[in-house]
Amino acid sequence: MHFFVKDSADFVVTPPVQCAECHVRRLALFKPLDPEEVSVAETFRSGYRHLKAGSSIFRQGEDIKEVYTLHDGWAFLYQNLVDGGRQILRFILPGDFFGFQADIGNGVRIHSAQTLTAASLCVFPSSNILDMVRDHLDLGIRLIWMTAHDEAVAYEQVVSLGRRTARERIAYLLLDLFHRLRARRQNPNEIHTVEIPLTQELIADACGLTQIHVNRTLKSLRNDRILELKGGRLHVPDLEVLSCEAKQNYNVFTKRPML
Amino acid sequence: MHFFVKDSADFVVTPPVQCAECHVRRLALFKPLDPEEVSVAETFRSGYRHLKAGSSIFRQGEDIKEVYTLHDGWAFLYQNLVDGGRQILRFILPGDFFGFQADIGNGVRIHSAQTLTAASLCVFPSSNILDMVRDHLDLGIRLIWMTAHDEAVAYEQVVSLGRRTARERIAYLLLDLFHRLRARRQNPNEIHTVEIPLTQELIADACGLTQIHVNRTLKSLRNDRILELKGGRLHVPDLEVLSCEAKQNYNVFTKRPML
DNA sequence: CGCGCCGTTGAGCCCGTTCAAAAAGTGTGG
DNA sequence: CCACACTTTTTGAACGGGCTCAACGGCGCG
Repeated sequence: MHFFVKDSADFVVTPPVQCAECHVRRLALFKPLDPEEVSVAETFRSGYRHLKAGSSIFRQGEDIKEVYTLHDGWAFLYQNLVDGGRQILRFILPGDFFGFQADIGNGVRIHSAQTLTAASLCVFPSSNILDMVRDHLDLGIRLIWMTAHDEAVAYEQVVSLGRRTARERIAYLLLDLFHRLRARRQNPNEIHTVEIPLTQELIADACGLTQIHVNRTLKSLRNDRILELKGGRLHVPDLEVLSCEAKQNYNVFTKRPML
Repeated sequence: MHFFVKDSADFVVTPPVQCAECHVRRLALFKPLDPEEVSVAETFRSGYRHLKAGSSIFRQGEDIKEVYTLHDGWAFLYQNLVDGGRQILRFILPGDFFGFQADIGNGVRIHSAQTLTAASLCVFPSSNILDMVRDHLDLGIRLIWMTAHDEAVAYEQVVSLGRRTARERIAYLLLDLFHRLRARRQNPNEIHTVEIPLTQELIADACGLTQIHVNRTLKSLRNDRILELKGGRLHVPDLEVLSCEAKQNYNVFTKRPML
């Protein structure tokens, strides 16, 4: 593996993909728009970018009035600490909408975002997002829905970091990514292996651990035949076993609490 | 202190307060509505409840199609774990809007909510919240804003639990509550003491620690003259010192990142 | 071949936990 | 007003999960 290049903001602009034939649209903010409304997305979109692995999308403190949909590749949201530490807040997969934050108008970023692999993304101006909501109510409601969903996901991570052991946190993170990746495939049920381009350091920064302890914990999970993470591939023999290991609170299929 | 009574769902319904003269409206979902639109809130509201300390508002797994504004008292959002543990997700203060979650229509709760002191709250049916958004676009936009804000707060807690020490977590939590409480007063600047009805166990469950270690950490913070928490009162001699101790990432006044 | 990034392993330490028990408040009833 | 029950706070002692520091091996790339 060797996913990163030097942190750089340069990018290439290419002729936009047509929204109507976009392969991630079924997951995105603009999901179930009728054909004529898809053009709304297209006219609203202000750009399309290819980024190298490890490029910065935006940084804490920058004033960038844009929101994004990831089209290809991986990215992540994070925050840097005064002591040099880093906390990863969310991994972003193709189709995910991100970069939307409370302070509309004042675009000063609270978080940073960076690509993890080579990636491409659709760019929308956030300044007139309220106009868009006004004109297309369905989009507004979907925006509410998505933000509330992200909040619930964030709270799940709070539970992880606050009350779960290293083993459980890592199991939970990988289980979550496994589900999200599998949902993007055609025949989700027979899949036991997915591509996950995470280094142990990234897992550590997401789980609030050190890279070394992530290493030892992964070894222990491997010895117990619960999961195997090697060369960018995650293999999960039995999902039930992993779910149990992760002590998850609600079933990700039924979206219902398990208590 | 002795805030809790047995967990019970019984409550008293009283004649509703008039929204127009509600003392927390400036903080709430219905904040800057012009007078005629305030009646919208009133007609939309389906109830007003007084709850004893320690009452359940809703529980994980229950199917309750309501959202709330806390009118008086304290409450908190939490999640129970399979092993009996508890993680507090958010403390709710007067004026705070809560109970809104991604799955509109399917109201099965992912989290639980409980009053911490005697409290009263306004109840709104969540089933037709989408109708409300449709008819009153400003409310919809404010709902988006609030949900995005809550997400940012949740992420801040992720950073706390993932990358901060016990001392920093507790300092951060109390600093946050201090600011939120102070903002509800008339002359916020001269205030150095606020009422905080938290037990050490509640702080522990919010910070991902044990009650015993919270006790020792509070003692150490007291010895260092950073804060004093006794008999339900939090005294902060110097806000700057506490902010520094909390290693906060963005200034809560300017709402800008500090890096 | 050498350099840089990533993964692996070992030894020792420390922050926070667990277990245990006593002290200090708080509310209730006699 | 005191006795009593119960909750909350405080303190001690010992354990352990995860961290720090340090070194080495593997792999891709220039």
